[in-house]
Amino acid sequence: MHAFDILGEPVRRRILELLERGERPAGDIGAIIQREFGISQPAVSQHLRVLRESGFTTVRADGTRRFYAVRPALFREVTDWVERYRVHWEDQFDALDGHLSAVQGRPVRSSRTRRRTRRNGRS
Amino acid sequence: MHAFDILGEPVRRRILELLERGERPAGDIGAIIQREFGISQPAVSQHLRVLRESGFTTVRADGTRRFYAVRPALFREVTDWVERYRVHWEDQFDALDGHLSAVQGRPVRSSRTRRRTRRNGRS
DNA sequence: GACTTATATAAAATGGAACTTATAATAAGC
DNA sequence: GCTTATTATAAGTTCCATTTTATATAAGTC
Repeated sequence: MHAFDILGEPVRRRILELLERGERPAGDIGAIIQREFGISQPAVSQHLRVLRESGFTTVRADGTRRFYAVRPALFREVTDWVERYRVHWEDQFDALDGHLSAVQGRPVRSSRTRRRTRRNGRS
Repeated sequence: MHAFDILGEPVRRRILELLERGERPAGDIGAIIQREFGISQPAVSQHLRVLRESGFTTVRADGTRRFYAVRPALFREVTDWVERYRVHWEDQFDALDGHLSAVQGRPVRSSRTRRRTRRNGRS
């Protein structure tokens, strides 16, 4: 599975967000995801499996608990791909911005538009 | 559709790669994609539609030709998301690298591993 | 105006990921 | 040892994006 296929899934992206600050037991993740997306425990467990098997996360066992944590390595594939375009297209974007501000006299991209579209469940 | 859903598709990623150097007519794109992925012309055309309607590309008509070009704006959503993690996790990664090189006496991450897994067609 | 080229749209088929229900596995608590 | 808690796996179903086949549109060519 390509890295993008892993991230091209709202639930999995959310799980990775939850792990941003550090490791968490599967139960914690499950509770949050189930509440937010309205899916069952096995469903979450299966997403965790995908993340685990694809190498996006590691797992540490402690008793019956499984602590999941992000493994940054695989993100390289994504960041590299994106970075290639960012550098390339940023120029065009800035050029367009410059053009617009020159024409309209407004400031150059003071704040970026961050849109976080969270769809509920199924894609 | 979230930006990641657009990029979470090998054909569409490839199309965007083909547009990296500048605009191209739908036919050119179609020929290459059909050869590489073994899918039909309408299939390609529908991917182009997704890219068009999601705002990832623009189209310019010239006769019967349709010239597609990348529109960088939407990439912000992806780069922002990724960037957040990159900055955060790069530290951990570098720390690990530093540790390893300290232990083994090898240079610190001289070249990044770029793996480009291209699967053929269906996921 | 018939013919070809270039591209898109419609409708139906298909394939597979993601979900559910049910159950197993494993450890901890009593 | 039985029960409870935590998590994973199995099997079956559903859903929807992707694909195909078929056709439409629209512009060049002769």
